[in-house]
Amino acid sequence: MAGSVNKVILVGNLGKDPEIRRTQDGRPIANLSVATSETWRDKATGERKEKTEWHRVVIFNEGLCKVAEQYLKKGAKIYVEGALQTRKWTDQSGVEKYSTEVVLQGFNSTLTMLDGRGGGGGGSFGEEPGGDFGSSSPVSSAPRRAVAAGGGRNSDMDDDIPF
Amino acid sequence: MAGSVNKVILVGNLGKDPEIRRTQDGRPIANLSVATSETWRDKATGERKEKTEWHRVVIFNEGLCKVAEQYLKKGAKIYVEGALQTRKWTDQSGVEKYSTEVVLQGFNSTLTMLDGRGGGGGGSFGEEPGGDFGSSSPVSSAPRRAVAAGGGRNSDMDDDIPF
Amino acid sequence: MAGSVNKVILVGNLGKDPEIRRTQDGRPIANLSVATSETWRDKATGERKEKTEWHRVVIFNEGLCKVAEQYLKKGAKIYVEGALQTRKWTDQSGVEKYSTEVVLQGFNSTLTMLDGRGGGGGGSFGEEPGGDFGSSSPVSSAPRRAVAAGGGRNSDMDDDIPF
Amino acid sequence: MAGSVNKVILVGNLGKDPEIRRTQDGRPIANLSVATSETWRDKATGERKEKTEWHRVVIFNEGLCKVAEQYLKKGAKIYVEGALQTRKWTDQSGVEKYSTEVVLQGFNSTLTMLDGRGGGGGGSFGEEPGGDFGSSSPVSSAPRRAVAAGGGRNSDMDDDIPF
DNA sequence: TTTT
DNA sequence: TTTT
Repeated sequence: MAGSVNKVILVGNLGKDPEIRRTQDGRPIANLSVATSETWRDKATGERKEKTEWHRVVIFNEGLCKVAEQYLKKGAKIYVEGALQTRKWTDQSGVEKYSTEVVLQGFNSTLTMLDGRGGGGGGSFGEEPGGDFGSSSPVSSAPRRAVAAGGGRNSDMDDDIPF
Repeated sequence: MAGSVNKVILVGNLGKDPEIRRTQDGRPIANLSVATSETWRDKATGERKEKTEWHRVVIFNEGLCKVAEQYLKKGAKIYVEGALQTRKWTDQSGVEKYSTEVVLQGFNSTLTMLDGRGGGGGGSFGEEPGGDFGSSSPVSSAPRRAVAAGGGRNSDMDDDIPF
Repeated sequence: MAGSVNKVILVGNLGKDPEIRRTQDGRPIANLSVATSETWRDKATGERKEKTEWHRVVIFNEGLCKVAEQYLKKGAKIYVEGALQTRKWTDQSGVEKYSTEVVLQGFNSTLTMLDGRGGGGGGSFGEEPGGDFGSSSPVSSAPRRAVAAGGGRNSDMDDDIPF
Repeated sequence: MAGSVNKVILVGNLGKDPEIRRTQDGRPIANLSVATSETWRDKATGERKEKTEWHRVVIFNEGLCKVAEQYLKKGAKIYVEGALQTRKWTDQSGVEKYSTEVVLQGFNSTLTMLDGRGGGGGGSFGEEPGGDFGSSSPVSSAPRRAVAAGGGRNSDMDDDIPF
C-alpha cells in the first residue's frame, strides 16, 4: 500500500551498553534497550506510581551503529526515531515467537544523544545522503540539511534571540 | 524515570473491521489491525518490491472506542498516535508470549479518519479534558484546543490563503 | 547546540496547486499551502466551530519537488514531515518581516500522498541515500529501507501475521 | 476540514527564563524561547558549521504554565509537543505582522524536562483528563495514562523483560 | 487482513 | 537493565 507512515519516537535511557554484532558480510547491527516510563499519582490512594516500558531498538544504519558503539553507554539518555517492525523467529524448542522492534534503517531514522555521558555532550545523527559517517570526525561530520540557507544567522544563544 | 517520551505515529489502512469487546466493568476496548507498507525498486533486478507491516492497535479510551465502532471499517485509512506497550501473556500450552501493541489511552492519543468510508468524510478525535464524547454528536463534539485565539480567521479554503 | 530535534508533522489539504520555481543554478523549489483544521462544539452555545490554520511548506529536496509537481493538486490530502525554519526578509517598503515555514530538505523529510487525486493513488516519498529520484519512474523508484536486510527476517506478509 | 494533523516536536534548550504573563481573567500564559541547532561539516572546506533556529513556544495550558514557571530556567533542555499557529498583529507603526508559534494548549500537548537543571531532574507533563496540576505536588501529580488499566496486564518491570 |  |  502506498500512502502510509510508520514512525516511532522515543526519549529514554539505555538499560545497558549497546550490543554490536556483525552480519556475515560485515555490516554492523546495534541493539539498544531503551526504557521509557510513566509516573502518576493514584487517584484513590494518593500513592506515587511508576511504570517502565522497555523498547528493543535495532540499528542497521552503519553510521548510527558507529555512533552507538562509540558514544552510548548504559544510562545514556537518547532520542530515537525509527519504524516499528515485527519479526518472527523460532526458539530452540521449535516454538514460534514474535518480536517487535524499533528499527533504525534508511532515510528517516534518527539517533540523538541528550546528555553528555561518555564524554562530549549531546550530538545528533541521521542518515546522510552520501553514505556513512566520516571516520575522522564521527560526531560532527553529519552533513545534515544543506543549511546554507538563511545566511547571516547568528547562533550565539545569549544575545541573538529574536523574541 | 521521568523525562521520557513513548510515541508511535501510524498512517495506514485497517485490515478488518474493528473488534470491540468490554471489560468486566463495562468499559469498551477496541482492537484494530493497521497495515503500513513500504515500496521500493530493487537496485539489482529493477523489480518493484513491497513489504507490509501489521500493527496491533488497542484503544482503551472510551470516546475513541465509540469512534472506532461507529465509523471505522475494513479498508479505512487512519492516522493514529499512541504509545508502545509490550504485554506478556501465557498461551493455552503454558508458553509465555509477548505482544507489542500501540496503545491509545490517556491524554496524548489521537485517532483521525483520513478518508470518507463508512459515510461522512474524515474526522479527528483525541482525548478531551473532561471525559468521553457526548453521546448526542460523537463525531464533532470533541472540544479540542480552545480555539478562541486568533479571532477573525476565515476558514474558507479558496479565498483566504495568506500566502 | 547538539542534541536537538526540530520536527513538524502535518496532515492536511493543499489550498492550491504547488508552485514550482527554480534557483539560479537550476534547482527546483516547491511551495505548498497546506491547511489543517480543528473542529469543536462550543460548550456554551453548542455551536459547531471550525478553525483553519495555513502552513507554508517549502520543498528543497529535488525528488520531492518532482513529486509535488507531478502528483499534487489543489485539494490533495498529504502527510508532510519537515523542520521549522524562520526566515527574515525585507519587503518593498523596506520593512523587515519574518516568515516561518515548514522546510523539507535533507534526510529527515517526508511527503506522502494520502488520496488518489491527480491520478494514481497515494504514494510515499522520502530523501533517498544516493541522490534524487530516478527520472524513469519517479513514483516508485524510491529505494527506501533496504527491507530485505536483517538476515533471517521474513517479509512474507500473507501467512504469518500474529493477529 | 476534518482529518488533519498539526504537530510540532522540539527538543532544544531555553534561551532565557520563561516569561509568564496573565490574561485579564487571570489565566497564565508562558512564553519560551527554544533553540534547536544543526551542525554539519562543510563538504568543500571541511569547516564545522552550525545553524541555530529559534522557536517561540506559547503555553496556554495552566498546568504546563506552572511547570514552566517553577522548573524551567535558561539553558534547560526540554521536549515540547504542540501545534503550529500563525497569529496576525499590528505593530506600533500600524504595520501588519505575522508571528508563527508553537502552541501548547489542549489535549495533545506535552512538555518534558530532559535535564535536572533548576533542581529536581527531568519530569514529564501533559494535559491531564480532569483539570490542572494539583498544587501540592506539581511535578509528580500528573495522572497520565491510567496505567493500571487493561486488565490482566503485568506491569512488573524487573523480572520479565524479553530482552 | 488493508491499500496501491 | 535505565532514570527520577
